[in-house]
Amino acid sequence: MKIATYNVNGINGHLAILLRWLSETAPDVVCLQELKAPQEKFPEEAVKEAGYHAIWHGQKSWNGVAILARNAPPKEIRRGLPGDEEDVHSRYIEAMVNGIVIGCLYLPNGNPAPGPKFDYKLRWMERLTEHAAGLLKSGKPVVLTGDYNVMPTEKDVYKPERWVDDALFRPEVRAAFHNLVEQGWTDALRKLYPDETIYTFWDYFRNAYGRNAGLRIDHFLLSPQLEKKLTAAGVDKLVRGWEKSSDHAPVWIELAGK
DNA sequence: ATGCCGTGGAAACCACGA
Repeated sequence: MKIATYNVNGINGHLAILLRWLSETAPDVVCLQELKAPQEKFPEEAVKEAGYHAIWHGQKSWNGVAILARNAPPKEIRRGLPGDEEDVHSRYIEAMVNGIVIGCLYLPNGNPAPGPKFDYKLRWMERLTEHAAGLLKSGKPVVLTGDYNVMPTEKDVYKPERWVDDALFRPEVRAAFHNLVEQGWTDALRKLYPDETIYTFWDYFRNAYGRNAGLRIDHFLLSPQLEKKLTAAGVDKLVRGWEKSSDHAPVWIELAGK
């Protein structure tokens, strides 16, 4: 089973890219972030014609997450992270797909740091960590994937020294990510490629993609029973080079079994 | 060191992203 995640940076603005990528790579399950569309503006028909059932949590202008699945509709478990009734951002949706719990997340950017947005990011990471602990405890197979807006280590950023004060790389954020993984999760791409340079995002300007000045911020965290089933993983880097692309590239894993 | 590009929404600019 192939599971992919893709920050589309506006699902309607980049719909042609999304559809082309779906038809060329045909993942079984797809997590999308940054829909930037209200609930009623999700391109349900186009996604259906591409062969996917979908559930989504939209929001006007910003954020927005979705889970797509080929064979049967994802069975929604929850939308939104627990722990803050005041948080109205559409940043998390969770569903059962083919017997696996799929958590699709769009973690807050957090800039500028310090500041209220950075505080919100740290609180959101605490809530995610608490929720993730419950998922592990359930004993179910779980994939937590999406745009984490965190470079976990210096290997994951083209010029680490330039990013130390940025909300995506500050020590508190790296520590929070590390703390989450240490619960017992496996960073799928790093497990298969411990020393490779892997990026999933390239800025639109300064020819960042051409210079390979990238960041690895989209991640797959696997629960222990899924770690054993991991057979392949990668980044569809070429998609980032397509005209009118998102600033992220799709990331995917392959799990043994149907 | 930097939002230099890009999207969405509202209003011909602004918020936001990483």
